[in-house]
Amino acid sequence: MKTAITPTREEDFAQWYQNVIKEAELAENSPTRGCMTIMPYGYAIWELIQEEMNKRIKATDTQNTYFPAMIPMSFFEKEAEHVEGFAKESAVITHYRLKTVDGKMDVDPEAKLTEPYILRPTSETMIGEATSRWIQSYRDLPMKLNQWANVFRWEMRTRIFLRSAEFLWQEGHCAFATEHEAMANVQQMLHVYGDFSKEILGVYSTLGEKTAEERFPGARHTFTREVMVQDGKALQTGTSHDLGQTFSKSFNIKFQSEEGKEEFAYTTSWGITTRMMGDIIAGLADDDGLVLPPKIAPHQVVILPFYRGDDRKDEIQKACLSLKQKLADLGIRALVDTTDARSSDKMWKWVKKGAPIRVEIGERELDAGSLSYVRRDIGKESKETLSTNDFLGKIDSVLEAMQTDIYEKHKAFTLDNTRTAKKLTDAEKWFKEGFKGFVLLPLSETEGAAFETVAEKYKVSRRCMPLDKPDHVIIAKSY
RNA sequence: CGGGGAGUAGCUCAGUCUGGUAGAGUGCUUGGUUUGGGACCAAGAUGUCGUAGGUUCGAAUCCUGUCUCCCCGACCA
Repeated sequence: MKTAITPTREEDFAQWYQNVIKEAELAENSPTRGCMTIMPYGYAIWELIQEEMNKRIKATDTQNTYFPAMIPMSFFEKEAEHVEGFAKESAVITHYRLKTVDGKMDVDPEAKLTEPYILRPTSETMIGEATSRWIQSYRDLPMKLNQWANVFRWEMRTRIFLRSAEFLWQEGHCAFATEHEAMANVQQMLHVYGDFSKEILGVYSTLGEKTAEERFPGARHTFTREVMVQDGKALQTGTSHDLGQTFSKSFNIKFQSEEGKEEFAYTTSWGITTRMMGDIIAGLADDDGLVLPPKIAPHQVVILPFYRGDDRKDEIQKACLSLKQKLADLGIRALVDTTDARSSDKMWKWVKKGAPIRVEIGERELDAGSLSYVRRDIGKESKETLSTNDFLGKIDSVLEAMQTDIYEKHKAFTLDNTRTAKKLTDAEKWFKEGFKGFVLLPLSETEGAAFETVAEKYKVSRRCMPLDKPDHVIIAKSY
């Protein structure tokens, strides 16, 4: 069978992944090393993610802010573990002027900054400095801030959406009076991510805690949302950190308690990134391209007018536009593709772009007052012809069903490719046999040199200790 | 950042070994026939051969530097 994307997932997953992105016009590599240009269709998906996530963040009484992208280098020096974590991938701004020499641009050596700036890899330091001034009393707590921003990490090896030198994210930074409240916030936000994944992204994820070696630099506990993509590798998209008093001590985030005592606050940070686009692509797309869950589809219903010649073109287009309006009245994002292309070309275009529902209206439907529609996740077998009114009556439930079916399918895939091992030797045997997926291994089996040898040999690492199985560790390859 | 591969028309790529002045398929434009899971015919447009330098009468081709991408590692959301 011919697929819209070549090679297929089976043939070459990495190449398939890139072609899906290209064919769906989500993003492209930019001339700037390691950075991507997010194209209109890709950004529209990100905006839907943002919109819904922003709502959920605000529902936790967190306020949005904006801090500078450039961080004074000295800020990083204040937290030893943190610097070490990011030092190797920092982009540094050292000059503030260019000059032209022999027709060529170069930095002006005269214009060297006395203190260089780091392009933020994350904003704990910047926000820590500010909140140390903003927080005086226990009455100022909790202070729950968030920002939507770009961050920079000079990655050695980049992959579009999965790892790029610049990416977009949301970073929440909160301060609390007690350890208990901070921990509750960390847990709450992790579940905000988990629920979002299930309800909006249509992606099954495992929530868990990172082992010590995988923790965020400076954190006491790091919680994560791990997603299995279709080559069996793990994608970490969404983290929530308990920073304890690490940053409050480095940045002097102090408050006076009810008893009049001066105390250090407990801080947290949590974030999701444009890597979530990778969840959708690598996790849900198929050999015909993107498959979008309705809730993050820029166009939930794409209406294609089919006509022979120009005879009834206007009539058919009118019917399409009227349907679009009726869908809009129901709160459904619909698009009529009136572009002057062959119907089959338009059809494949929207298959590759993952539009959830494709509606076709041609002469047959026009005369019958009906329409035909196809679900992207099922394909042409799902094609159904029914009256426009019947369609309008059931479209909500069709989209709802599709949203959950996509999630259930991904969940089944993840569980089918997850095994539980009693002993490290079982895991080793499976990896040796070429097993691709998650192995749940008892925590005790991951301690010691034998584990490191296996991890090294099969390029697997500790992903997390699942919340519902805290005495086990998920072992897998990861991006 | 180490090892490997690649950069030639919008896209996929041939041409490079053996130097002689730019090709195919597809897409695009125009006209016509078509049209419900990837149509066909005809005509047409398209290139600083990634980039900078060097060798040469002459460079896509040889040499050097450099940038970017892909794959496998090490590092990471």
